Amino acid sequence: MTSMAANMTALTAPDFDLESTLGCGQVFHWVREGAGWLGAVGDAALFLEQRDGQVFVSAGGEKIAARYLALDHPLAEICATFPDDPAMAEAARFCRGMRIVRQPAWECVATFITSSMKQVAHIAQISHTLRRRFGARLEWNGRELFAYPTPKALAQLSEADLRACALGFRAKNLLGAARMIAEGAVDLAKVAQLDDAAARAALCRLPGVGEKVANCALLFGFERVRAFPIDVWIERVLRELYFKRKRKLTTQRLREFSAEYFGPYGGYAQQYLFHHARKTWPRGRGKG
DNA sequence: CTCCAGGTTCCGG
DNA sequence: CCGGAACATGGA
Repeated sequence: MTSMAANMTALTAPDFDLESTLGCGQVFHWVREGAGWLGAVGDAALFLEQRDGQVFVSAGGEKIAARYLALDHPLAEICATFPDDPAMAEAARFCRGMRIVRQPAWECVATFITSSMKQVAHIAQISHTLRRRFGARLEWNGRELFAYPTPKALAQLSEADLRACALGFRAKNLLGAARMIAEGAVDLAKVAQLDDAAARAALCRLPGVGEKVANCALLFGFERVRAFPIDVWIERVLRELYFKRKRKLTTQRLREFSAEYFGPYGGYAQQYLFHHARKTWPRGRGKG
């Protein structure tokens, strides 16, 4: 079957790369379908495909896709703000066209709560299990897919229900977060109105959300393109590329450096460095 | 079998 | 503020 049979429309998408945008580890539930990708944005099922320099989307999803994929981000301007160093330049070249998407806030926060000490493949697996068991059923062209479960849907479950989805110790955190949001103890719509620091503090009130997960949520779910999550990969990158033979280097110092050095689009710089390192560095480099 | 994964939290210096 | 340890699960 060709994708044209599914009634697709083209988007205006210059300087855009779908493959790296969906596959760089900022979002985990998209699955390859034919020559494209099938996934959900909130409760909207979307099929996306890039060929001949154009991006096609299943009919009806044009506006949602354009916003989600951040096709309005001025990528050339963004890259021009990156610090002028060899490592950054190489990552930017490697990630040409990759964009930071605009994920629905809750599923972004929730997904990263389940991400701690998990490989990307596991995070995806957990997302799919949660969606299939507790999310709304969606459909595209005869294919079944699922929306991420709402806070309310998760809040009424037991910790055992979530542990049965291979969440391990993250079950308690996801459940606690879902309940706080379902009860209104934390209001993500209000968080979106706060400045970066206040929004980060508000997110950190949720169980299982610390500095790193909060920054991922801010970057991928709240359009805070300056947020700079520091995970094991980025820590390796920073130590290796910017602090080569520095013996003592506290996490505090790394935070200060990255917040300052990478500028107003630090989140973009971070994701480019992350993706490049993950795809080109041997596993475990820089650990000893 | 051992090691480690897009961390957070708690606890003693 | 800093370093350690516990916390679950599965793939390499």
